[in-house]
Parts: sequence; C-alpha cells; structure tokens
Amino acid sequence: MKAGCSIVEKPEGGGGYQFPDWAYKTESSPGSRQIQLWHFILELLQKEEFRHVIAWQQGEYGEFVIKDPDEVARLWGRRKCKPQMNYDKLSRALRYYYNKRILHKTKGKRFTYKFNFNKLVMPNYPFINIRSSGVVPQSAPPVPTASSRFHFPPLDPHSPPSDVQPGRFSASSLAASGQESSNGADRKGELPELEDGSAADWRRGVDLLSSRSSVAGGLGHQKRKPDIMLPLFSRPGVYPDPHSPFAVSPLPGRGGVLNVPISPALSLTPTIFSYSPSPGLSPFTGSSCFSFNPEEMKHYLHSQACSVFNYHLSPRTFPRYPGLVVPPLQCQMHPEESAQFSIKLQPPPAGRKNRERAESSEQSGPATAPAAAPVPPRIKVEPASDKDPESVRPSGREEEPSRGEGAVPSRTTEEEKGTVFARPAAPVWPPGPLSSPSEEALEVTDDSEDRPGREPSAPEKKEDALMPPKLRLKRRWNGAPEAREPSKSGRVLWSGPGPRGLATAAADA
DNA sequence: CACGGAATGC
DNA sequence: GCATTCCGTG
Repeated sequence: MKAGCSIVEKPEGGGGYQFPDWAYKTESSPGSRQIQLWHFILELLQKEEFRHVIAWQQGEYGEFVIKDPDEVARLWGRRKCKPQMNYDKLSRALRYYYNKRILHKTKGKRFTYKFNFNKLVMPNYPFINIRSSGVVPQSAPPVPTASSRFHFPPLDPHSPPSDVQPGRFSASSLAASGQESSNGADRKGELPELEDGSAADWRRGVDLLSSRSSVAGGLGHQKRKPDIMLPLFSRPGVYPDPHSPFAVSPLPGRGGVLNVPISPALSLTPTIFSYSPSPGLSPFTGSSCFSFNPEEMKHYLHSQACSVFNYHLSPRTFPRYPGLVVPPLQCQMHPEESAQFSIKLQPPPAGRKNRERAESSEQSGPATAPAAAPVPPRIKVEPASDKDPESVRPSGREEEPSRGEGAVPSRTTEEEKGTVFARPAAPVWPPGPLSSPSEEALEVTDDSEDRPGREPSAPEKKEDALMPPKLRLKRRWNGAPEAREPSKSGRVLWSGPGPRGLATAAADA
C-alpha cells in the first residue's frame, strides 16, 4: 500500500478494531481499499477537534458545513498523502458523490453539503420505514424491551431466512420504505442509468449481508434483497450530537420501525458484520435468533460500540443486551492526525498530459492544526501502519476549544466508551433540541406512529417494496432545502414497494 | 463558488 | 471504482 503513507488502511482484524472495518474495507469501498472521502468526512465530523473545521449544521439533518475548506482539504490530503490536495479537488470528489447519492449540495450555502442518509439506507434496507422515524438515523425508536424481544437478526448464514424471519420484522412492518420516493417530482427524468452505480453500491451492503448469511448457502443467486435484519435497540437514550445524523432523535417514542444502522456507512456495510468474518465468530452464525454465544456477542457488541462511538451513532444503534457488558476495546481512531508523520509527498502528479508544473508546496501542512499534536505514543508507524490512523491517540488533542463542551472529555478511554452510550459526547451545539429529523419524521409518521417502535408494527406493508432503485436514481433532490422530504408533502412514498423486499428476500433465499 | 467532463492514476 | 487533477462554464 502506499507505504509511505501509512495511515490508514484497515486495521487488522485481529487485534482491535480501530475503526470499524467497514470504514476501510473493501466492502465499503469496493475497489479501493483506501478510505473514502465520505468516510473521512464522517470521521472529522465525529470529532470535536475538528469542529472548527467542519461540523454538522444545525438544523438540518445530515447537513454539514465545511468551515475551513482549506483545512479540510489539507487533512484529506494528508490522509491520502496528497499534499497537493485543495478544496477544489476535494470538492470535485464530493461532487462525484452527488450521483451516487451519498451527498448532495445544500444550495445556497457555501461549503455546505448534506449526507443523504435517507437514500443511503433505503436501498439497503428497504424495509425500513422511514417515515416513522424519520428516516434514517434516527430510525429507531427505542424499544424498551428490546431485549426481551431481541431478535437478532438473522443474518445468519444458513439459517434459512425464511425461517427466521418471520418474527422479526415483518415485512409488513417495514414496509414503508419509501419515502423517497417518488414523487413524481422527484424523479426527474434524468436518470438514465440510474442505478447502476449508485444503487449498486448501496446494495452492496446488502449483498454483503446476504452473502454473509448465505455464504454457503444459498447463494446461488444473489438476491439483492436484503434479508438482514437489524437488531433492535432498546434504549433511546442519549446521543451525542444532536445535529449529527447519527444522533437519535430525542423522541423516543416514535416509532420507528426498526432501527437501522444508520450511518451511511453503516448502511453500506453494517457494522454488524464488520467485525469479523470468521464464521465462527459471527454472532449470528448458526445460531438461531436467540441463541448466541456470549463471546461472540461481545465481540459483536464491541464492534457495534466502536461504530457507535466512532461515528457518534446513536446509542440506539447499539443493541443492548442486558447484562452484557462490553469490554472496552480500542476503538478509537482518529482521522488525521496520524498522518502526521509520515506524510510523504508525492511528486506532483504529473498527471495530466502536459503538466509539469511543480508546485511547490510545502509539504503539507505541517501544522496547522492538529498536527502538532503530541504525537502519541503508539501511533502507527509504518509497520503498524495499518492500524490506524490516528489510532490511538490518547486523548489528547484537541484543537478545538470549543466552547463548553469541554466537559466532555471525549473519547479517551474505554470508559468513555461506555460513556458514550450513556452519555455521549457533548454536543456543542446548544440546543437544538430537536433535530430536524425528528421533526420531519414526525410529521410524516403516520402509520408508524407506533410508539415504541418496537418491532415492526407497521401494519401496512406496502408491497412493492423496493423500488428498483434503479428507477429512481439520479434524481436530484437538492434544490429546495426541504425538498428532501417528499414524503410529507407529496407523500407518496412509495406506496408500493415495501415489504416486499424482505419478504421476498426471504423467499428468495 | 459550484458544476461536471475528461484524462489519468492507483 | 474512486479518486485526483485540470479545466471550461455558469
């Protein structure tokens, strides 16, 4: 790998997880094993240290503002060992996400982009009812008793999906997936190809799941439909940054149907699976829904924890099992920083045909921000390289004074992790108590109002389920700020498709 | 600033 | 595939 740059690459699996595998893995980034820009952005967003550089925009769910474009570019360049990186280039990369629907631009606001969680998730989890909970992230309503009901997903391999599934979320419940949908408006006709790319990508996560589950089994054909289930999470709780898309909506009661993992990243590759491939380890493996090996579970939980932690996912994302304690692993990673050391400049790409300009460049930045940080002890060095980027940075760092949040120590030790769940980092943001998401969601809700969301209660199932994403694809939903909620207004949400995904999936299997 | 095509690299 | 790098156009 790029040796020189040590940085990131994926952590090894064995040891600890520095970051969720999926963040670096192939799965999440198919062709390339390197970290992807959106992962990186999420990393930065999750860290308080970078709040002054990039932060969630309050008010809009999933929206973030690059406060210091140059800095972000530098950090990115550092991470990728591209000293020549600048905002212009970085932004080009971000623009490529538009078609993939990972991001979209918030028009009118400079340096402001928005993650498209909704869409992200949808494809993967068509069964999720967005409306109720508000899309994505917050998706899940806390199910209080989750534990009791805990059904784990079934991801399992052999188990026939069919067998298992029924209980969990019925398709019906999930059904509604579609907010996105379609309103006619939405889809402009532009999308010709649609999906290919994008949908496919998202789908990938599903596939993974599937594959995992079926690995041996059935895979003959792949079904795209996800048959996975996500665990329900019980506690509503708290969450760190309200603005974070990962944050859960404060309102517990609403029902979401299921919780889905939310981050886009997650959606791509659910954390669940990330932790270890080995079949044996898989928590779900073999076991039926309820049975599982504690060890494995721990492992799983850990992973989840890490994910939660790393991305500030809502605790909801973390399934809670009674009694289970998650041991701290090292989950931390830090984006940037690590790079500090090894940055190697790469020669100016001579890239384009005739270009030979050499820019001077300093090598990247030295310091600007974080860099100076005390270098942590363990950071990765070459050998370790893979491990983490910033791995371990102890706690230190910070650059960001930010106001009050000082209180929160922020990650650091394990304990904190625990804390995270309990009380995540403090958001700096004041009040914004409600996140928009919820609001949005609320409105829509309708059927799902079910409060506790627990399982899928949704009665309705729209059957059609997933729309072929292909169809929809490229629409640009940007434009109006609120456009994103078509459902509400237009409401249509796809009536059609819903549950089918699951159901079918099962069936397929 | 933002967008997106094109060429290129990995 | 996913950027990175340029660049012309709004």
